[in-house]
Amino acid sequence: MSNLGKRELLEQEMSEQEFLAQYKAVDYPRPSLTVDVVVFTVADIPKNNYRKLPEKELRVLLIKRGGHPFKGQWALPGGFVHPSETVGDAARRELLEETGVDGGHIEQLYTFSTPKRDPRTWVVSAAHMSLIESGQLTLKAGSDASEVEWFSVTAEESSKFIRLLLSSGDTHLSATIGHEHSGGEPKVIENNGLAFDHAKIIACAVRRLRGKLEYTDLAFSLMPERFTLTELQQVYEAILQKPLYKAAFRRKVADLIDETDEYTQNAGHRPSQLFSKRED
Amino acid sequence: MSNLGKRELLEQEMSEQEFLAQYKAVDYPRPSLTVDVVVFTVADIPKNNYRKLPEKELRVLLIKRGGHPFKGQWALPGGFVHPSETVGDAARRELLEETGVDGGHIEQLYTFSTPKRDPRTWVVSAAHMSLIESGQLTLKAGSDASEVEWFSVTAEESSKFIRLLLSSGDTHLSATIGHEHSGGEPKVIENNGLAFDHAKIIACAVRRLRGKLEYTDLAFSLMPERFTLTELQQVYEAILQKPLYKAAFRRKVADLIDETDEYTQNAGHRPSQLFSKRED
DNA sequence: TTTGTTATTATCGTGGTGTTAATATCATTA
DNA sequence: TAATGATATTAACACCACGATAATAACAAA
Repeated sequence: MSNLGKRELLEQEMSEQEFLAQYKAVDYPRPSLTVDVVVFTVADIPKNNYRKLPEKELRVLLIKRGGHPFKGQWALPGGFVHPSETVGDAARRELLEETGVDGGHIEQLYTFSTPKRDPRTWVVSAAHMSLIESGQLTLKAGSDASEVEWFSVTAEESSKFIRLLLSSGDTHLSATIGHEHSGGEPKVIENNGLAFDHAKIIACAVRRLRGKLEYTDLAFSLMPERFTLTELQQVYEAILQKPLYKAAFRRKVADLIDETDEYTQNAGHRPSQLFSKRED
Repeated sequence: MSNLGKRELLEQEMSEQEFLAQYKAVDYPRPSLTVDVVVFTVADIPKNNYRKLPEKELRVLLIKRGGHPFKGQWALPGGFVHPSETVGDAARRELLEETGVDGGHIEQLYTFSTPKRDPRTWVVSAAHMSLIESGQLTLKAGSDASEVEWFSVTAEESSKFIRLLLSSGDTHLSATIGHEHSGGEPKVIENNGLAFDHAKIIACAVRRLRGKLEYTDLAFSLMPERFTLTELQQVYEAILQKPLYKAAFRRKVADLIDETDEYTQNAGHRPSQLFSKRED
């Protein structure tokens, strides 16, 4: 940095054009660059119902790894970034390729770069968060249908643990990833048995989602075109993991929504008015 | 992805140990990975004073580029990431190497990856933000003292422009970077003449700083050990670019600070009580 | 002692929020 | 037809945070 080599001396008299023409790839070591995508949705819990209405829960999409390393363990969808795309582009592409999930909100989260986070080689990953509405996803499974699964998330703040509940199809199994057992409370183990540092990434995403929920309109990425205020409130409650007061909640979201002249049908009780996200 | 090659078939029967032993570097193209650091401080404006007290302004640290590309233009401090460190480590190291600035708060901002952002080759940069107190910095200039400079920032929200005012030493020149002219209002040109996409990065940093100022204790990274409430308020006003009400401000920061039994001296008016950041 | 200047705190109105409770509207059933 | 069960919607009220202004305190200098 202090000694000027022959090349640096030459640079002094070159124009930028000339410099770029003679420039060769840098001699610094380069990492592999990947993206990992934390896909969230909020879906109804298939209740073991007495007649209670279905509440909702926050879910994250995972893929079972077919190859080494971490073979057979669950991991976030993701893959290598191409030179012709941004990391955001790569996140969208990988998501579509690996899970069939298209569109929806997607945003960059944080870049994970701990040296040994991938046992193979130097891999840096730009983590992303994606939100999609649970109604319009059909997991058309790029490789194998049984390899892609939704998991219920209940993450405690400021914890390196995430509690993941296997939520497969209609049955709602209670299990810790990689350590399934018969019913009861799930035993939480380090990383939940997730591949790489993906448990840490999910925790980061949950924190971000909770934070932005309160001062953005992020929640509407999880809603259909038309929705009731109760449904909207249930989405907030599922993410924040706490009950909210009806009246206060309605006041708070009042200027984010527009009312329609449609109502729910055949409910056995007073029908709910349908609302839509306010565009402005 | 669908065709299983010989190598993939072999993987099926290998243990993870065996796999890692035979693993060779991936065949995907790899980007160069850099960090760029937006260093903020808040310092007194050397007023052309009638007897007005010095107000404060937000400043960012820039380095004049000695080599191609963007030779002679101003740029953020930064450099290549090593395989043995995280991007955060690299940000701290480069900051110390290039500007002599040590310590202070530092956090990751956003990763910029637009394919042609560097004219040489594929370079992805993890942008960071750093906050330091203006009192304890001595820019001991890694290379050349005149190459490192503080610039006053006044960034309008949601604009791709940043207005930078050259704030050099005692004199407060009014100029747009790369397009200096004699006094008056600075003419704002695209990117302010900054290298690469660094204007965009600075805008991103200012947005983040303003946002987190209101719900974190980030401001104290810009304060000395002991400070008056007026000084603290001036820091907030300089960053948010708007006046705040005294009483309301004091109520808001009341539970972030501890009072001391010290006061300012020889002021010609009622002395101010000194406060410190509350640790808990 | 008066004046100029800044620090600190009191006060008051307003608006948002937590909380409870009343009212509305449907399907179902006696 | 009227009562019941269930959920939706909104009214009402207390309380607290905040915007905004004004009063008081403490120092140096004239």
